[in-house]
Amino acid sequence: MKSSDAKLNDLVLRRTLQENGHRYTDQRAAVFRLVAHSRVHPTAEDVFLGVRTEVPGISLATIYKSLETLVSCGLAKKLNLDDGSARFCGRTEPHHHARCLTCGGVSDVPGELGDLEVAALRSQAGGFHLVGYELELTGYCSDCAPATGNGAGASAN
Amino acid sequence: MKSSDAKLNDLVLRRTLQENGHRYTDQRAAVFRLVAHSRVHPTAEDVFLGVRTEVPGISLATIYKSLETLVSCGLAKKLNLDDGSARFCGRTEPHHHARCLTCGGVSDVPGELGDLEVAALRSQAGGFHLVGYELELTGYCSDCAPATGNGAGASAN
DNA sequence: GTATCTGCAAATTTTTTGCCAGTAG
DNA sequence: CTACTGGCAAAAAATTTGCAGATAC
Repeated sequence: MKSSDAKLNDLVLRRTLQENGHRYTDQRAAVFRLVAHSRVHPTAEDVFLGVRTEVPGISLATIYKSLETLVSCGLAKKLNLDDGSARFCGRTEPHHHARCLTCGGVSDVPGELGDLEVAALRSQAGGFHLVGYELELTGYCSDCAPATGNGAGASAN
Repeated sequence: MKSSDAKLNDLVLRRTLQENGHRYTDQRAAVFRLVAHSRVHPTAEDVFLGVRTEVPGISLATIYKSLETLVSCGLAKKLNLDDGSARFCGRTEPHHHARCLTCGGVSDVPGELGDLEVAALRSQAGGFHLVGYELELTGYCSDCAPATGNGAGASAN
């Protein structure tokens, strides 16, 4: 998070926006910075509150618009984590999301599915042209772990 | 979908509700039937419109309450597929969901992740106590498939 | 100079809640 | 009986939209 990093990210943002026919604005830059650095999968409201310290006059509508712009450029991802509002993620490394069934917190789990697994999915999917995936793990975070010591059994759907 | 099947499902519903301290009602039964048989991942509104033909006086609020009851008993799942409203799924066999980036349609993909993959996830997840997962595939359905013939590259997050 | 963007307020959409009468167990 | 439910209407929460002035390029 050195200044040179910040400058680089800014250039990436500038270029990506341009490539997608959008303009660079302070508001978008501030939203991008916050989302890219956040580790907490902020909601639009969270982003609003955070960015407002940097760009005091910004409005919630602009946050929504900026986030949609970033998502459409692939600079951020919209997560659907089943708690009222959408959450956003600006991390670029491949990772999954683990949601605690008790406290609702979401943490990142680094890694991606193996090539074999992806190949299997692709063949299972038949005529569907697979482009990407999003894996949400459910369970209990270390703070909320249930007393029962049991380490087996995770099931799809 | 023979009558004996229906009767069996009804018994399962009755028992499961009871086990979870809830009562069996016609409204819940109708919601359950519709969700269990539907292949289209209906929204609450969809369920409302469908069930209303069977239980004309039912209200949307009751649909929401019934769906939540079913989800809390594990008889249905709430999906977060990034289109305005939540969708529900009553299928019991393990499967994933494939969402088309063009038309927004969601289809089921049978199967589940391999044991090795799950074990790997569990270890990557560190202190997180893994209970289940939900895998959403993104891409293009056979109707919307892009012209470019390319079969490689699906990425996490 | 002009098309795009922001901020504001109002509108929409989705989901939740309080309350009372009705019903399952 | 009594606690749990359903229906209704109102409320809350989340997101989108229209528009006029401001701004990037």
